[in-house]
Amino acid sequence: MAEKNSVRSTGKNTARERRSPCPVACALDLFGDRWTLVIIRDLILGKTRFKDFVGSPERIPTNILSNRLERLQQRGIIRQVPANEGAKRMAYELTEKGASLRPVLREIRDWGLKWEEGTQVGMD
Amino acid sequence: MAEKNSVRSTGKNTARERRSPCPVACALDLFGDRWTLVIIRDLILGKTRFKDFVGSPERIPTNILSNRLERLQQRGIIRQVPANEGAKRMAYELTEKGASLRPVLREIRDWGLKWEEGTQVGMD
DNA sequence: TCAATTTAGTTGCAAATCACAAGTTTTTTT
DNA sequence: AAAAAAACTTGTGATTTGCAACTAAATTGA
Repeated sequence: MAEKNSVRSTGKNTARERRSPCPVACALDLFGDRWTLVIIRDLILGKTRFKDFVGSPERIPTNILSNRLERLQQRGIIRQVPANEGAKRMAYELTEKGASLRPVLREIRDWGLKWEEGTQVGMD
Repeated sequence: MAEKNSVRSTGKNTARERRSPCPVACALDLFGDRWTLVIIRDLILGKTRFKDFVGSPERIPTNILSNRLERLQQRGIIRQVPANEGAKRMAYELTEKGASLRPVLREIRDWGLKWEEGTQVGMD
């Protein structure tokens, strides 16, 4: 098993196990990696299912996706709900805490659009 | 040598070697890790020297710091200038491109302050 | 119905990165 | 000139990443 008992726990993130009390450092302990905010982006764009995230143009590896979805759930950023009424498959959706990352994503998107040549929104 | 010839190049980031044309994914290829935005935060707070970054409460490892400073320089986020007039030691400062990450940092900070209990600004 | 397909993962493994400690070199201070 | 500080580099083990293959459950459709 590749992802268990890591020093960077996937769980609660209490004040005692943080690098510092800085809100930036603390936020980065949650989403400071190459994939987490890509998933949040997809959720904001309305994607809800495992296959949707896998289908995004960045081609996230499925083990990474599983790992991140679990962490995001444990940290209260997303929750699972039945995909269709009565179905057993689950969909993921943002909690209020997760949805409030929207301004962060907007600023990152705007920065990328302005400074990184050839980037563009949509079309996936 | 630990940091050379990586698949995730420290260099130019052309459209051809990107994961996707998404501005978010592209931005994360630059600062999607646990440390880069901590350094940017320090620069915004007025820190300029290697020792300043090392002295921050998160205790960044010096090899990581070297690696990130080099990447940020190559990507045009920071530049080096003489620390004092006529001195040989260099200080780091944000370029315009780097300074325009300020809104990103502000949103991350605000999100952390609102949602991550026990976080606080300043006092480092 | 029930075989085929889709979905949602898990597992194994090699390569890359991270983090810690220690050592080195250059610059500045005294 | 000697000592201290600053800015890195190197070595090493632990962790994480990314790829490919595999599995099991749910859904579809003939």
